[in-house]
Amino acid sequence: MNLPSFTEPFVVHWFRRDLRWHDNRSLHAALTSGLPVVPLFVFDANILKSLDDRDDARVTFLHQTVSLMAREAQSRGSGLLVAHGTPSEVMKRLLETGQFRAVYANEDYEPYADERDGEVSLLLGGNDVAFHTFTDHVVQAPGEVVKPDGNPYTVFTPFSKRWHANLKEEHLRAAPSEEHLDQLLQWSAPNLPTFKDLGFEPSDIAFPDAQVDLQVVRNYAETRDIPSVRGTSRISVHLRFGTLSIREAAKLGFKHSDKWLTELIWRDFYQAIMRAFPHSMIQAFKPQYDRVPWRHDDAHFEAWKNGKTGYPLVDAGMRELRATGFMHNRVRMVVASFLCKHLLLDWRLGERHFAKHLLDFELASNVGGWQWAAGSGCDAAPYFRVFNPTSQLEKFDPDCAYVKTWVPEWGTSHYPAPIVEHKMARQRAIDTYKAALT
DNA sequence: TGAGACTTGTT
DNA sequence: ACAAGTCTC
Repeated sequence: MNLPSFTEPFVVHWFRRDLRWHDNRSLHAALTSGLPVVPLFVFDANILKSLDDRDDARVTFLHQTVSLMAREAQSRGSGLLVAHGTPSEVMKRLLETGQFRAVYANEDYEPYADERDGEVSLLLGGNDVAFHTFTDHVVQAPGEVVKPDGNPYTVFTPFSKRWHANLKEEHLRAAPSEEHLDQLLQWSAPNLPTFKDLGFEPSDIAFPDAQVDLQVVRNYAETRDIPSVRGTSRISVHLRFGTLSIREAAKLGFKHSDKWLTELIWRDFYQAIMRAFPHSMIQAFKPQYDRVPWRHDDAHFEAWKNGKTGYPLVDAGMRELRATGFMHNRVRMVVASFLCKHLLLDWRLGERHFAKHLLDFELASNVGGWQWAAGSGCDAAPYFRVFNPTSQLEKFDPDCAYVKTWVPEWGTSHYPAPIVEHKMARQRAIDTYKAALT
């Protein structure tokens, strides 16, 4: 990374999952700190190397977004510093400038992020550079919504009640970072790394835009469970990368839809669970569920991944995921239940498949959803609750519009027969779980 | 944000 | 015959 020589002291705002100039807590604090701000984004080599696909769509989204942000910075006589490397390497390079005074960043609650920020904080602290962090990715941070004795909630409903009781005006107050962009350092930043520099190729998967459709919010309670209807927000990818502010999304909920708001509270809940119980990202939240003897069946796992289970709603969902990087939430529950219960395959296999393909992949919510489906999570579906993929279809896609979109050969001789028979599979799951848990 | 067997009450 | 409630896994 070639940096110009800096002639005056500066602070850094480090963009991570908050890729926007407006209503950004850390950016606002940096811009009002009194020192000029160098905005920074790091293509984290540690994360990039863990991705399997060279055309991973999330990398494309990040690249497009930071390119756009770099142009906006440039139009203000400033520049976005886009680095490629490990965060510690990048920070070391900034320390060499001799003018680096502080880093401002928004909190990130993933186990990897915690480790990364700990390392960076230690490095900076040893060089008298401060590391300031802010709550921005959630409405109420992990640790804010806790039981009266200070312990974290593990059940959603009491968490949700407390979330409301605990909510203060400042949780939703905008941080008007966009009004202070004249405090960005006036400089010319190095060119962005190209896809090739990063070792990636652009993907042609389309992304939904960050605009919320108000009609969708107003009708959310009625249409959100119907996968053939555009009844859900499609903002998940923007909440993941921070291209949309969680406070704006939550305010829409307060104004137009309780159900919408509740989904955002689920998001806060799972972030809090991840922070309080980081081991549950890998192990069953309820340890006894790690005793369930998951089957090993590559043929069934492949059929599930490829949308060839012979259950049309499951297959439609799995194919939507592959084709678009998205799956309707109702269908996520159905395919997850099918993998864990009907196929008795380890929830972690499904969780990793989603992690690889979902544009909106968010570790806490993904693991939370999967452990809920597997029965192993906090506040999870009881083990004997087995979604019937046929009745789910009748309930939520009665005219089969969704299924016909993604499984055009359904009903013809080319459509596979069910890979497991529902009644047998259901009983097998209940019996297996019961034996493992008692 | 289950499923199925069984009960009770209604026609 | 069937809707609606209840209990169990």
